[in-house]
Amino acid sequence: MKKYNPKKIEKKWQKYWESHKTFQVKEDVKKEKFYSLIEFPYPSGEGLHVGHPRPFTAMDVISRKKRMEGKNVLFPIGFDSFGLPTENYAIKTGKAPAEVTKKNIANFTRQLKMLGYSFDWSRQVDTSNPKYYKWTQWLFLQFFKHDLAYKKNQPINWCPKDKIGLANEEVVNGCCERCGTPVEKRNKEQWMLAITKYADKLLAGLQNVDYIERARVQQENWIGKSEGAEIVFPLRMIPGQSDDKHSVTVFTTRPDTIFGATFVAVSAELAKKWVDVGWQANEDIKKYIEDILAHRKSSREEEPEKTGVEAGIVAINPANQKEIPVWITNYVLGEVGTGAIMGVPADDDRDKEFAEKYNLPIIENYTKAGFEDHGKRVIRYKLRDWVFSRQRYWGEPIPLVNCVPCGGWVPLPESELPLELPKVKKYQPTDTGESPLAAMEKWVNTKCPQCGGPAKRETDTMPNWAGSSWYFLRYADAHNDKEFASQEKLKYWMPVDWYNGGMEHVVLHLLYSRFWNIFLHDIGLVPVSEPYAKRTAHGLILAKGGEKMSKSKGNVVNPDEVVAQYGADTLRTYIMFMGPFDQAVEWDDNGLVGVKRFLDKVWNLQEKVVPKTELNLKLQTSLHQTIQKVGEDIEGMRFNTAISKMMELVNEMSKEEKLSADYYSALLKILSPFAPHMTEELWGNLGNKKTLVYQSWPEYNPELTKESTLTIAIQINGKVRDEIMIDADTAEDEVKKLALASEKVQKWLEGKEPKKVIYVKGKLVSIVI
RNA sequence: GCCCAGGUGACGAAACCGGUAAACGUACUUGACUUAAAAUCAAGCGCCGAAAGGCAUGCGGGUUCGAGUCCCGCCCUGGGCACCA
Repeated sequence: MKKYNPKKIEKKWQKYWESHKTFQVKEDVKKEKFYSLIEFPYPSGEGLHVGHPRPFTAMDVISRKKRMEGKNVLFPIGFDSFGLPTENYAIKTGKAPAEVTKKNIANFTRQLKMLGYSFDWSRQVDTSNPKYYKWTQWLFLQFFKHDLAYKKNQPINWCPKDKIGLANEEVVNGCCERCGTPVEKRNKEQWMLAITKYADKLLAGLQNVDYIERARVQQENWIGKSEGAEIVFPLRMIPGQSDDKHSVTVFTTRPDTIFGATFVAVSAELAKKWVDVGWQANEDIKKYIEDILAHRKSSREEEPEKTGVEAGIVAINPANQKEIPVWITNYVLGEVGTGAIMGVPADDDRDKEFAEKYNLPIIENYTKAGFEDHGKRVIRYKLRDWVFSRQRYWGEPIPLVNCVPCGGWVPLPESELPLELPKVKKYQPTDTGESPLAAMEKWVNTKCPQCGGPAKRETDTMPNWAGSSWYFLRYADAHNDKEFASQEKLKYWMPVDWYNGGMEHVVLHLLYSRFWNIFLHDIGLVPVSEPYAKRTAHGLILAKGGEKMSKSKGNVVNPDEVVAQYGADTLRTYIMFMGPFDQAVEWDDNGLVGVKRFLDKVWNLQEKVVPKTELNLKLQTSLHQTIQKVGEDIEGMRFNTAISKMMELVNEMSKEEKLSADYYSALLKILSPFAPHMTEELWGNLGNKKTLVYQSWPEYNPELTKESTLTIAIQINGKVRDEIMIDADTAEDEVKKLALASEKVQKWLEGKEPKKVIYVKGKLVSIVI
């Protein structure tokens, strides 16, 4: 027998699968489809690190099992290749991003093939390829034509380091999500996608899909629906003078507390508006307003102490006509709700803190009101429209031109798509906030496709979220140059049956791509409303010491090295064995050893294989238990326990002199999703001519998973004192009798009668003294 | 502050409905094989104790014949949201 040599075997089978097109799928209405999806990687210059294979291997295991269960499995791969790191690299080195991307994709492809993933490579997509982004542009124009894309001058989040505008979703604690630099507010014209118009659909759709709860909750929080009332408080701008012109509208989720309101608090932003339309505030108040507004812009890290000034305005509580003062405060925010609240110190901690500081009255006991009487019921969302333009080079050009005679923005006709990125000399973005494309006069100045007159191109590009917002649709029909994907193929493959990805993409990518899909469904271009039937998430693989792996810390484990030393099958199986799939785990080189030993044992077992052995009842039970557990555990993503059960089985098999070929075959089948190369080789060694990939998944017999002899523990007052062996079908009375007869039990009883004897079937006897 | 995970040997972890806590793997100890090492195989491996036995799943209570698992009150770690009215 040859020694297990992963290097040779793995290359051999990778070639076999490629030349036999083993994993290429075609639409086949006679077969039930299964669409499994991973988040396609960004092809960075560093290549794969050992964290990537966790989700990839998991979905590969699932895909391989589904194939063996007879499903027509689509398991595609592609590259999300637009993005800042490549552009920054281009700025540093002067190399064209398209060339760098090509090189990086080649390296990623090599590494992914090295790991033996069962991707259908024929459907590979690349978001920075004009053949792909032609359709990203085309889809953007659908938003534009349905008035869901609009340009707006507004303060945006500006990262001074990356020199780029950010979507709200990309700002974390007031800092750039990517580089951690505090963001500034800048006024800029930006393309926006009106995702807020889909807030209710995005929220409602979550009820019809099977998402891991953390993901669902995070999406719900982000959409942030709150139901409440808008209540109008009439104002007297000058106390004592009647005034029927002025009022302030407050938003509250607790309109029932209106009788407890002792003041009205307004934001500095709203107060500023009042000043702008002629409110005669004194200088101190004006200065206070300016101070708050200036301070808001700069720091956001800590919650400042609550401050306020009395405005000298009286508000009238519409519920009881009581006069209460109006305060201008820093703890009410202009962009939230109506920018004004009613202060109810008895029911709101923040109002209470404020009232105590400024000695405002607190009404402890008051009648809770009915809400219909005092306000208009409204529903608010935290969700804001999506800032969809970036002032950078390496992204999809926005296919619009500005034509003054035609009255503004004119879309390019489909025949002019793709609007390709021109080659530029300098990739450096500018401090003025314009993309490098703006400097290319030849490209910028063009003809209006509508009137033929001179017009200017949009020079901003799309955010890196654009391409990933619909890639799962393209996989259904990756090479179609007439449509983004044919209806027929979308109907066959959609929705994605199982999508696994990182928690970090749950608010951004998942929300955006659901938005695109729901919109496309609404206009009749996609057959299903929700793109993903099921969404799971993996935990991170951390470096030793619990830190994230990063190039700068020098703690990145490269899969190339692991594969060179142990082979891909060992790496795959170890990554699945490390710990619970949804939790973070620390990488440990030592752990690879145990898995390698396990695979060696499986390899060595082939020596013991004979066509048929006598029935070995114990081994039969173990085999059926293992088949059951591995199948169930894969479905539940409990890969670690699936593997440990197979280890137990293999340990048992290793103790036998001879091993029946059908037992060994069953083992190879259930192990094959984890260690596909080695099991293919062993399967061939058994004399089989066809690939293991499409062999049927073994079935277990529930009757045969039951043990014939059981060990029963005997507890006395809750403590285990003895155990007895019984036949599985022993009657309850008999078991109790046997238990009481035990020598140790007799000793503990000291001749007394037990108060109570409880038998838990197949587990234990509990005796109470 | 609110929401969601989680806390178990030296380490990664199991224990699915309340039923023998620590399966599986690593590390370690001893032995076999070997001139030797590696590899492999065998035995051991929570803590205290000579043993009988006692103590053990972050801490303190409770329910139960029986609690890692359920209930009450805390502490710690990770993630999300956050003056959101």
